[in-house]
Amino acid sequence: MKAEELAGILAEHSLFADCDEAELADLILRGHFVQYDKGDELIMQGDPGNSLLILLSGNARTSMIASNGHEIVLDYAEPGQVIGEIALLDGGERTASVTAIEPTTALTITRIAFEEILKNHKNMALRLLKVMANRIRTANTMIEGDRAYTSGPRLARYLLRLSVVGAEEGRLKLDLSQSELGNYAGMSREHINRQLSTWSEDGIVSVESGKVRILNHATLSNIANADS
Amino acid sequence: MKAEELAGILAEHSLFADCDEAELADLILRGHFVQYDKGDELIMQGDPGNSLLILLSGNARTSMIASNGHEIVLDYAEPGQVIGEIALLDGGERTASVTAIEPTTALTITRIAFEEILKNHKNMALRLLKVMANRIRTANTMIEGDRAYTSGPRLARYLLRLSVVGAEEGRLKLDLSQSELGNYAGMSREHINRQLSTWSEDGIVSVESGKVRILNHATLSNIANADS
DNA sequence: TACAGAAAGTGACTATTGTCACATCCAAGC
DNA sequence: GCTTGGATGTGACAATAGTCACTTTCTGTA
Repeated sequence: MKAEELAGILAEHSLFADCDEAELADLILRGHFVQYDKGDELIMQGDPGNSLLILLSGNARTSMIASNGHEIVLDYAEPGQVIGEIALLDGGERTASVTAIEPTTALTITRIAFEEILKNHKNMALRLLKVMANRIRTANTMIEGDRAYTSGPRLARYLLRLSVVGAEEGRLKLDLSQSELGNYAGMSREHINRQLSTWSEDGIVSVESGKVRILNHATLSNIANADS
Repeated sequence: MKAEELAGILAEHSLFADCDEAELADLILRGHFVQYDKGDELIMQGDPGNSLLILLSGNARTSMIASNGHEIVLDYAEPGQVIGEIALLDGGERTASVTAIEPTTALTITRIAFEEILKNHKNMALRLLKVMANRIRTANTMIEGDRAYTSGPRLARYLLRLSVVGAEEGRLKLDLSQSELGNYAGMSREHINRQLSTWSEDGIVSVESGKVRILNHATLSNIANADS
């Protein structure tokens, strides 16, 4: 792999976008290129966390199984995103699994390699701090949503989170099934279905051949911030 | 303030416990000592985040007001804890307020001072990364609790989180009122009250003069991991 | 000691969501 | 074209927790 390629991937969505050439080269040199099929686990809950991944292509779901068996989807990761830094940093177990939801490639960086990189490039630590600050904000937003909002506004928020900014025709980044959406937004598949049907009647979204599209972005945003 | 004092405070609960003397001295030199009365806000939601705090004494509540007015308590901070690093790092707004719940003192460090410290002491960045890893784990645990558990197990978890490890007679770190407990655990005051009454009858906790104590730690732990 | 205001206890009712049980639909492959 | 499994649509019902409206009990203070 070449530095420019990596730069291209990181440029779009990553807080590592401003890496200089030496940093990119070092990441490639010390990193390990890995491929995954759909359904493969990039990270397994409960494992010791001795490496970090940078997603290069494809898409992956971060989810955890609670001790009572419930599955909770924490996030979906796009190319450019860093994964698995938490356990690497604090030396603890992996608290969540990361599963490829399509064919996926990633750059794996071991703890030792990572420490070298941190040592050689001072800006890397700061960059990673920003990545993590971002993650905490996302997590807090999720808590806020779970605590303060009823199912409607909450689903609206998750749909908006999945929406592409300059989206042609309100298409979503990922075409999740209703059960997957349910796991993501923390509500039952049936409830998702009913909510989407209602919004579909009101012309706020469309649900065709299993794919949700946002027709009325503004109204959905209003719902996402509604009082109840 | 002397370096040894700061070292003493950090030693107990902080991931900054292993700072060497030069680091401590630098923190004190560049930091700014501030005192707060009960009820004062150390950090205000919506403000720009240009500083970071290290709590030295007292206790503070981190909480956010959702756009629909709901108050959500994210955490309680003990001496030694770092506060406000997120907005400092990513340059965004403060997403939560931090309010002193008793007379409190803290060391404020501005962005510029913080950057100096990071530059001079290489280990600081790594330490902060660990602090943040820890925060993400806590947040994920909170999400897990909200999503996967009903009110009983959830309250059990928060009580355990408030419990002191080598506690004499199951006393909690903070004697929160039932409404405050409600905000923390995400359930109504009335529901908290009923749940505590039930557990009190079963001898799992005691509720005397407004103070909750954990009588049967083992059973409460079981409840915290119950299937429903 | 009396009083005020906050915190806690409690019953009745409501509401939101999950669960269960099916019927249907659709897309892919034989 | 058929078949089959997964994804969807929907009605009926149950359950958990919130809300409301009080009463009662503390706690600190004048």
